[in-house]
Formats: sequence, C-alpha cells, structure tokens
Amino acid sequence: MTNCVVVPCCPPVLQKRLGQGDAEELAAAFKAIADPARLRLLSFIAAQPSGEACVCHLAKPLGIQQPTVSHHLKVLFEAGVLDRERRGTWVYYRLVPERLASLRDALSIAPVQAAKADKTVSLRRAAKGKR
Amino acid sequence: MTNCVVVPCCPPVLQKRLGQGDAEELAAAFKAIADPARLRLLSFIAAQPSGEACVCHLAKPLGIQQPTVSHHLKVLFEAGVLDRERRGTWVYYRLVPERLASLRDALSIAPVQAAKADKTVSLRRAAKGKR
DNA sequence: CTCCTATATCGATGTGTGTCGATATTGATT
DNA sequence: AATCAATATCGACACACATCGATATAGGAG
Repeated sequence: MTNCVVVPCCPPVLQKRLGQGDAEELAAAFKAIADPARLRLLSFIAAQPSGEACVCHLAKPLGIQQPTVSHHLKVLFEAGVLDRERRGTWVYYRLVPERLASLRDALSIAPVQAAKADKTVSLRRAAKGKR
Repeated sequence: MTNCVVVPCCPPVLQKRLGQGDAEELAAAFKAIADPARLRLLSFIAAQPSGEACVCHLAKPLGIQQPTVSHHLKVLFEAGVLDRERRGTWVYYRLVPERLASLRDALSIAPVQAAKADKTVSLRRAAKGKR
C-alpha cells in the first residue's frame, strides 16, 4: 500500500504571492513551532541517540508537567512535525524530517536549492545599501 | 536613519538541546512569522521587482486596514525580518535575507537525516480525533 | 502658517493559547 | 477480575494577540 506520507509539502512562500489559504496553512505550521516549550521538545527529541523519546523522558528535563508535555506533543504531531508510535505503555515520538525540511524551504528566498547543498552560495545579498 | 536591526543570528536549534533562553528567542522569531497576514506581507514585499514596498501598496491588495498593516510591519521589523526606510512621506519595507536565512537554518537537522532511513517510519494512523 | 497625505500609535474588543490539577484511558501484570 | 503505570483528555484560568476605528505624528506643497 502506498504509505500516506502526510506532509502537505508547504505552499510556496517567499517566491510568489501567498494566497489567503496558503498563508493560513503555513502560518499554522509555523505557529506549532513558535513556542519555547515545543522548540525545546523538538531539540530534545532530536538530540536522543535513538532519535526518539517518550513523554516520561521529556517532562522532567524540561521542567514542565506531564499534561503540558502531552499537549505540546499533540500540537506538534497534528502539525506533522512529530510522528508517534506506541510501544506497550510508552509512546515514542520522533521527528518527521521531510516536514521540517518543507518548513525550512518555505523560508527560502528566490534562488535557493533545497536538500543538502550546505554550501549554498546562491544567497545573494541584494538588499544592501541603496539610498 | 534606517538602523540596523541586530539580527542575533539564530541560536542552534535541532542540533543540540535548546536552553530556555535560546528557545524563547527562537520562538519569538518564529512567532513573528507565524501569522497569515504577516506571511502574505513578506511574500508580497518579496514579489516586488524592486524588492521593497510601502504601506500604501500593501493594505489594499491584502484586504486589511492600514493600522493593521502598520502593526504587522512593525512586528516583522522588530523581529529583524524587515528593514525600513523613510523616503518623504512614504516608508519602504524590504526583506532582511540574512535574518530569514538564519531562521531557515534553525530548522536544519544535524546529521542529514538520511541515516535514519533504514528504520522505516511507521506511519500509523494519525489523529483519530475523538471527543 | 495651513492643508493634505502617509504612516504610526492608542484603546477597545473578541479570540486564541499555554499551563496545570483533576480525571479518563490504555496497556501490562498479577 | 483488580491494580499500577504511562499517557491523554478535560476544565478553568490568566494572559497574549489580531483587528480596526479614532487619533496623533511627520513630511510635502501651497
């Protein structure tokens, strides 16, 4: 069966005029990330050697209560940024790299290639001094 | 007089555990972007051939009132995403590509996620949404 | 100076959201 | 069955925020 890779694959962004619908969709995704607790959750999960973490591993290090952790994980999950898997009593969360990459690319100005071009020099400095 | 917004060059993100301070700083930046109207403003400004736009060019196409436009532009400006310059009665806004790039890089996973490909992500049923 | 235009600020209002205690649900174990 | 542990949901609170009308500020023209 074809796997249902969610990832609505972010709408175009700075490369053309966003319509209201695309803007709302993108804003919702960024809104899921735009929270200190959720950013820390993401970074903590990403920092795990196994690439995954269960709730019980996250509440204490972050200094927030378990319901709050569950709430944030749910927000991130519904935003497609996290994937989850139940194993016995525990639920393990892991990143969805494709989704993060699509959000990442959403911030690209015109001539930027996606993927692994860590040496991307194509970012021209166009907006400098012109008075 | 267009002062140069500091642009602290985003803290590390998914590559190490975020501290509370870094997380708050990053979250504030993403929060500035996580709004439909502001995303549209960014895309509209980016779409200008000159790379800049004044308030009077943005209110009508976006269908929002002038005070609201000014408010959003201020938020983006204070987030370091927009730069502004006064010319006569008009104020022109333009993107700050370096700032956008740093936000973009903040979403990069560390070890180029290809390594995780072997363990196929078990895409289980997503939100069942039961109430 | 006065008038006009463009932009910013103020005030109010309705909506959204982060947090957490209490409680429910799920799974494992006995 | 009962009981415990891990997680999710519920309810409530306080706070933040997006929107816009009214008003203030700044600059240009006459």
